[in-house]
Amino acid sequence: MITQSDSIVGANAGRSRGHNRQVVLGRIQNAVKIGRAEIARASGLSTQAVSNIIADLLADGLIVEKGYRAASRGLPVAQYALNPDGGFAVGIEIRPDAISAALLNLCGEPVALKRKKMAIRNRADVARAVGDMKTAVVESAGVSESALLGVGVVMPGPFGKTGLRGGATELAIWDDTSPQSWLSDVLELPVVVENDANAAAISEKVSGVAQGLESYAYIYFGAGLGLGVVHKGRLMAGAFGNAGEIGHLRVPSDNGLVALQDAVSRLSLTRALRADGFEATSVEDLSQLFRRENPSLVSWLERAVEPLSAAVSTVECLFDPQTIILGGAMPDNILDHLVCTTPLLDSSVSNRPDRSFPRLSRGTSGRMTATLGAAALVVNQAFTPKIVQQPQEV
Amino acid sequence: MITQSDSIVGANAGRSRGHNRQVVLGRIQNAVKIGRAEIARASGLSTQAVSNIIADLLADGLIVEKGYRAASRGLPVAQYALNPDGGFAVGIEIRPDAISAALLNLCGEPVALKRKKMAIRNRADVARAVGDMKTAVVESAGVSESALLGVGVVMPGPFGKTGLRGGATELAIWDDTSPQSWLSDVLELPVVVENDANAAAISEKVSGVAQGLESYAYIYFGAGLGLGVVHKGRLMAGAFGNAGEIGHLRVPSDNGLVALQDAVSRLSLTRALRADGFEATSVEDLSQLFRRENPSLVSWLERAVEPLSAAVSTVECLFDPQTIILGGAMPDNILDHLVCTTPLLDSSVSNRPDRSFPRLSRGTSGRMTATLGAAALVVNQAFTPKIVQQPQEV
DNA sequence: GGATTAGCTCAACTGTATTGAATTATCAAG
DNA sequence: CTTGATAATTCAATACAGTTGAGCTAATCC
Repeated sequence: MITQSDSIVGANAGRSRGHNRQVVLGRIQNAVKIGRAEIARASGLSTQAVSNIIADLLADGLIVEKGYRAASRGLPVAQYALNPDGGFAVGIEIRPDAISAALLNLCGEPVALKRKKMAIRNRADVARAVGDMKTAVVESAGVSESALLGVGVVMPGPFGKTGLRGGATELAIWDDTSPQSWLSDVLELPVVVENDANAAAISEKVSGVAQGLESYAYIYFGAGLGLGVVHKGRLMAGAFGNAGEIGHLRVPSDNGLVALQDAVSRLSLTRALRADGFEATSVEDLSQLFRRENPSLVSWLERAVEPLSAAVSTVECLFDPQTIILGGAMPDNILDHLVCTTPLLDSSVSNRPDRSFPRLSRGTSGRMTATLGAAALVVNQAFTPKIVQQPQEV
Repeated sequence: MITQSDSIVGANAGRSRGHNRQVVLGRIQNAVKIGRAEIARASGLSTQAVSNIIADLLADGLIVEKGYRAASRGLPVAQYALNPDGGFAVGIEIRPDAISAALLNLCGEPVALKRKKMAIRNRADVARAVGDMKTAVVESAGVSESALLGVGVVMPGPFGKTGLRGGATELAIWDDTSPQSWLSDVLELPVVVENDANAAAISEKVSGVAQGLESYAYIYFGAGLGLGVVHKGRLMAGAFGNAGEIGHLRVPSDNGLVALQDAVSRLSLTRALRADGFEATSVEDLSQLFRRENPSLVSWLERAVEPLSAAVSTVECLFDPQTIILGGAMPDNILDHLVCTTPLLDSSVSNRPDRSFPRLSRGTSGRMTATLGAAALVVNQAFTPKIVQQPQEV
C-alpha cells in the first residue's frame, strides 16, 4: 500500500513521549475504563509518568474522567475512558464509479456517512472528490476541523504495476509520487492509504469482533476477494503493499483449479445469479434472495464452500491466526451461512483444543465496511505505539 | 515459538538508549563500514547522540574503527565496522535423534560446529544436551563465556497442541512453562526459541541472500516443509507461533489434492527413492544422485515442481515478498534446479516489471542450515531495534 | 478505631538526547 | 602555496521526560 517503508528511527525525549501517549491511550481504549496505576503496571511505566500523560490527554480532551471505583482496599481508583468527541477520523473510499465517506469518533462509532455516484478517472478527480467528501461529512456532523485526527483513504488494490489485471491500477494515479503524500498535501492532514481488505480488518479491531485480538485475518468480499492480516496488532501489507491478494489464489473447484475470486466473491455471485435470470444490485437484494432460498443463490453457496474452505485452511496454515473474519459487501445472513457451513480441516494448526475464539467468525458487513475501515485506520493509529518489546538486549 | 507475546511497553531513558544502540548497530551492520554523521542522518538522531553511543559500543568491543575516508570535502569521516569477535551467539538445533550446535561471531560467520547423535525424549535430556553442546562449541572456539550474546534454540514445529500429527510435540516438553524461559534459567543466558524455517530465514538476513531485504519468505526443506516469513525486518510467527506450516498446505498433484510436504520435502524424496530401490541418507548422497541424473530423482523433481509452483504462488499472493528463498536440508544443485524449473505464474502480484530481486532464489543449504539459523536469531536480535516509525502522531 | 493497603501527588533527581558554538582536517580555487 | 569553503566531530550547556522516594488520602480488614 505504498507506505513509505516504515523506517526505524532513533528514540529521543519527544518521540518517547509520543509513543508513551499512544501506549496509554491504547490501554484506555482496550480496557474501556481504567485507572492510572493499572496502566502503569501494564505498560512498564511509573505511575508518575502515567499521571503526567493522563493530565496531558485530559487537557487535549482525548479522555475523560469516568467515576471512581473502590476496588478491594486502598484509595479508590480514578478511572478514565476515551472521550468519544475527543477526536474524529475521516474515512474515504474511492471506487471507479463512486466515492463514499464516513466520520468516526474516537471510540470508533460512526457519526456521519455519505455516498455519491461519480466517475473518477484521474488524479484531479480524486483530489476534488476527496476534498469535497471530507468537507461534506465533517460539516454534516458539525465537527470542527481542528478535531480531525486524519484521513484514511481506501482504494482497491493491487497497488502499482503487478502481473494482475484490473483493480485501481487503472485509475492511473500511481505514477510518480505516492497518493499518501500528495493527498496529505492537498488535505493538510495526516493521510493513510490502504486497500479495502486491510481497512476492513482494522475496522474490526477498533470496533468489532477483533477488539482485543492481536493476530487475525479478514477475508473481505469486495468486487473480488481480499485478505487483510493483522499480526501482533499491526497490518501486514507485504513488501510492496500488495499482500493479501487472496482472490488470485488458485483453488480446486468442480472445474479444476480456478482463481478463488472466480468462485467466491460478490462478482462471481452476481454473475451466477444473472446466468439464471436473477438480478441483485444491492446487499439487501442478496439478503432477500437468501431468505427466499433462491435456488441459484443456494447452488452458488454450495459451490462456494469448498473453495472457501481451501482458502481458509491456507490462511490458517500460513498465518496461524486467532480467528478468521468473513465480511464485506455481502449480507449478514449469507456471511453467517458461510461461517457455519464452510468445512474446517481437522489437520490444521488452528485446530487446537484450547481455542478461545472460533476459527471462523463474521465481521462487519455491508456497503460501507471499507469506508468505515478507512476511518478506523486513522483511529487505530492513535492507539498503536511504536515500540515493540524484544525478549532481551545486547 | 512460544514467544511471550511481544508486549508493548512504555519508553524511558534507559530503554531509549537500548533501542538507539540497536539502531546504530543495525546501521553499521547494514553498511559494513560507516561514519557517525551518516548514521545520524539515517536514524534521525543527532550526531552527538550517535557519537556517545559509538563510544559505548567501542568500549564494549562490539565495533572497531575501520580507517578514515576522505569523502568530497570536509573532515574525513572516521568509519566503524562490526567487531567480529565482539560477541558470539550459540545456536542449537534439537531433533528427536540428534543435536547440533554452532557458534557464530557478531558478523554472522560460523566459528565452531558440532553434531551428535543422541535420543532426546524429555526435558531433562534437552537441558543436559543443550548445556553440553553449548559448552562444547564455546570451548572448541576458545571463546569466553562473557562474550556470549545468547543462545538460539531450534526445534521443529508445530508448537503446542494443534490438529497436526507429529513434530516436536512428541518431545512432550511443552507442558507447563515455555521452553524459552526454563532454558534461559538453565543456561543463565538470553534464549530464543524458534522453529527451523524461521531460523533459516533469519540466517539469510544476517549473512546470506536476504541481507538488506525487508520482507521475504523462506521455504525450508527439513523433514517436512516449513515457511519462514520476515516482514519489515521481523519474523512473522503467527498468534500461536505456528505460522508457516506450509507443508500442510493442500496442493494439486497427479493424484488429487495432497499435503504439499507429501510431494515436496526431503522425506517425500527419500521415500520415492527408496521405492525405486535407491538409498540416500545424506545431502551429499542426494547431490550425487542428482549429478548422475538418477531417474528416480529426476522423476520426483518432475512431480515436485507443480506442487511447489502452487505453493510459491500462494506465498506470493498472500505475502507479496521481495523474494522467496529455497533452502534447507537439500543439496545446492537440487535447490538450484528447483529455482530454475519451478514455473512462476504470470498473473501474480509478484510479477512486477520493476523487480530488483528474482522471484525465487536459493539460500543456505545443507544439514546445518537450521543450526546456523538458531545462532543467527541471536545475532539478529542485536541489530533489530524496537521502534517502528509510524506515519504520524495524534 | 487502629492497622493495613493501594492510588495518587509532590519535589528532587537522573539519564539521554539536543542545541549551538568551537575545532579540526580535507578539498578547491586563486 | 595560501585562503576559503565544507563537513565531521567534539564540547559545554540545556531541555525533556521518566524515576524515585516521601508523604498524603481514602478505602477495607480486623
